[in-house]
Amino acid sequence: MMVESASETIRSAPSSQNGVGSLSGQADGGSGGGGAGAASTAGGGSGRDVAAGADSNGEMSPAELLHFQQQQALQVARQFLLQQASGLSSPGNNDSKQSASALQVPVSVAMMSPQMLTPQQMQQILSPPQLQALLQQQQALMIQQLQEYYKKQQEQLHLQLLTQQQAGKQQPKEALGNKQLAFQQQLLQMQQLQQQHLLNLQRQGLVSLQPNQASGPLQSLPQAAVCPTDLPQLWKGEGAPGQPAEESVKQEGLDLTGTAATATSFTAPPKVSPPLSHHTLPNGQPTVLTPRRDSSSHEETPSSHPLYGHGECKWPGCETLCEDLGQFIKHLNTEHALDDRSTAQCRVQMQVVQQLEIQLAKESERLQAMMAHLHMRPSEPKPFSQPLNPVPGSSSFSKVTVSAADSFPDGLVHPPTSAAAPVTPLRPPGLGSASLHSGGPTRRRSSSDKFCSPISSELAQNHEFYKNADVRPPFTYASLIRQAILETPDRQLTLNEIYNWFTRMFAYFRRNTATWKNAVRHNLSLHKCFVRVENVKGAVWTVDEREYQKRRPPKMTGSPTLVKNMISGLSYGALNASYQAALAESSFPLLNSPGMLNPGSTSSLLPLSHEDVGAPVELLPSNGSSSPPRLSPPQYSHQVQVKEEPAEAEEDGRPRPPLGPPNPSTVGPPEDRDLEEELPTEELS
DNA sequence: ACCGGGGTAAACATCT
DNA sequence: CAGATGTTTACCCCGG
Repeated sequence: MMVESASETIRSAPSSQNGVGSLSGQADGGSGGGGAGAASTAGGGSGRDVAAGADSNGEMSPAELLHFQQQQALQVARQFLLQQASGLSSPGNNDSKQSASALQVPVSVAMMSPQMLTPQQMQQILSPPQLQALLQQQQALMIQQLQEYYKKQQEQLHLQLLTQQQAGKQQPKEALGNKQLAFQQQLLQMQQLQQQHLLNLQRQGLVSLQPNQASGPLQSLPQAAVCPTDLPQLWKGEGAPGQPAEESVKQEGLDLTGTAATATSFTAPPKVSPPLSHHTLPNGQPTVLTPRRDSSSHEETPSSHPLYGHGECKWPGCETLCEDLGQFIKHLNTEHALDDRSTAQCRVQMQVVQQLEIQLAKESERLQAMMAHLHMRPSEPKPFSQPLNPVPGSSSFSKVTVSAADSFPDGLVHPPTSAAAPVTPLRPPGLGSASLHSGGPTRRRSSSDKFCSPISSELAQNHEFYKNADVRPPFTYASLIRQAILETPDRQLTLNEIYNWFTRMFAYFRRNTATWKNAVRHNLSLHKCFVRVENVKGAVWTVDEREYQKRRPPKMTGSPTLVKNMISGLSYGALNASYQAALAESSFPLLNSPGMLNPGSTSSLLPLSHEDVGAPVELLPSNGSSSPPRLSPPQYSHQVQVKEEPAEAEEDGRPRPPLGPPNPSTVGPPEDRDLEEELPTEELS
């Protein structure tokens, strides 16, 4: 106890580094700083750790490498998104946001995690005109950012391509040809993607893109709302004092446009701005006029090379220090030559881009929905109650969207399709549909912890994403553990198996093992919902659904308003999930993803989502009073014993105590009944 | 300001 | 004895 004082410092550090689940938590970004090391290796923060790991290993399997790259890329991406938020919200930075200043916080908040701000709250905070402005701002920003990002990615790819071409001279031509081709295809793909996205936006009325303005759709955007100066902020993180740089813009002469004639537009000078790696620089160029520049601005290096900055190689996962550009080039040619690895890395990068793009689309969609809900937007009352379920993968998603729309009292509907429709096709099968939805659920992260997160559904949807991205899942340890346990046929796992599940399902948990394992154990012991059962082969952990349910409600039960908010706002994801599950249970394309396939998982997943969602909702009516959550027995016992073998059967439901351990859950058979009954129906249907 | 939930750290006890 | 597994306590942070 007292000892604490000493460890205090240590403790504080980790907390920041954890970047924890909620977006808000991560916002602090690199902070970890000093103490980062405290807990364990890797900090959550910078890619440093990752890189370090890679370096030290010298030889890693391709898979690992890929993983590293991906992690890094994702981190970067994440940072990018976060920066958006911080940039917007940071009071210090903006100046030019005329009246906007007041809006900034809300904007960022809304963008990053809508759940943090319920529609009601928004309404309270903002006046209609403000909302309007907000909307515009956001749209403009999103678009700009999206484009910027695209551009960067293109540059990067292009650059790599060029570099490799160079290097390639020394290599066999045949191989080279193919690879280049692959690269080009990637480029093209990306361009198409962005084009598509722009089209979507356009369709949504977000962008008034004119054919000719290709060079700068950005300009055509509602710039009014957004000042050029905003951009720099977006890109610069904490901001260091400006750096000169950016002159070199376009030096490379990459002409993405050339290749991408079709696409969009980014004629613009390809400036240099590689991956938005760690906090970038800030160059405070107030004068900057074009968004583009801004982006470039954040990359300081004068001599610049998109992949070179801060004296180090910016190739994903590399970070090798290079004295000067020359050395860097050399390094680039040697270390990042055209080979499978590089190609794979590029691919990863592509995915990152896609993810971001999706995320962006989702956010904008959500915004629209929010606006629509608030009547802020005249929105086209297109009756789109008709579920479009063309694509298997998207079907579930579309349903979600639809239901969301439906849920809006006013009946206003937003163009949900925007994101979903167009993007979907592009996505890679496996990852695609799944991550696609990520947008929805993902956002919910912060809230998901609080309210019952439809973890199963979200997990199902983003399974691939979490599996490969070093992103902390937005679920609590308890919910994850439960998920892990419920996913198994017999609903029980040993500690070690739980660990394995974590590492298998989440890239994030492949690091800092000591930390999260401790957390897992801590949670297992702490929560009554986890019951330890002695087994032949040792002890296994099971979940007591009743107990689990008990602990969630509290939050919801609280105030009616809260609940309401949830429904209107949150329902977006949560409720939808339930609808989705209910409606499309049978078809859960998402489950196709490799990882989730086991029979058990499927069964549990559906139910779970129900439950997660269901619990809260139901509570509303049932227990108006706040306190005892337990009063309201969650009807959905999702997990329900999916057919377990009688022998051990006890799992969750009632008969849990197989081997003798006392089952705390003795609570009541009657309840169990409910649970059971519900389940079967669902499943069977 | 208070409270509760979640995360992390760490000490300690047991078991293997 | 070391390491894995459990339990418990303390503290921090965040949001209501």
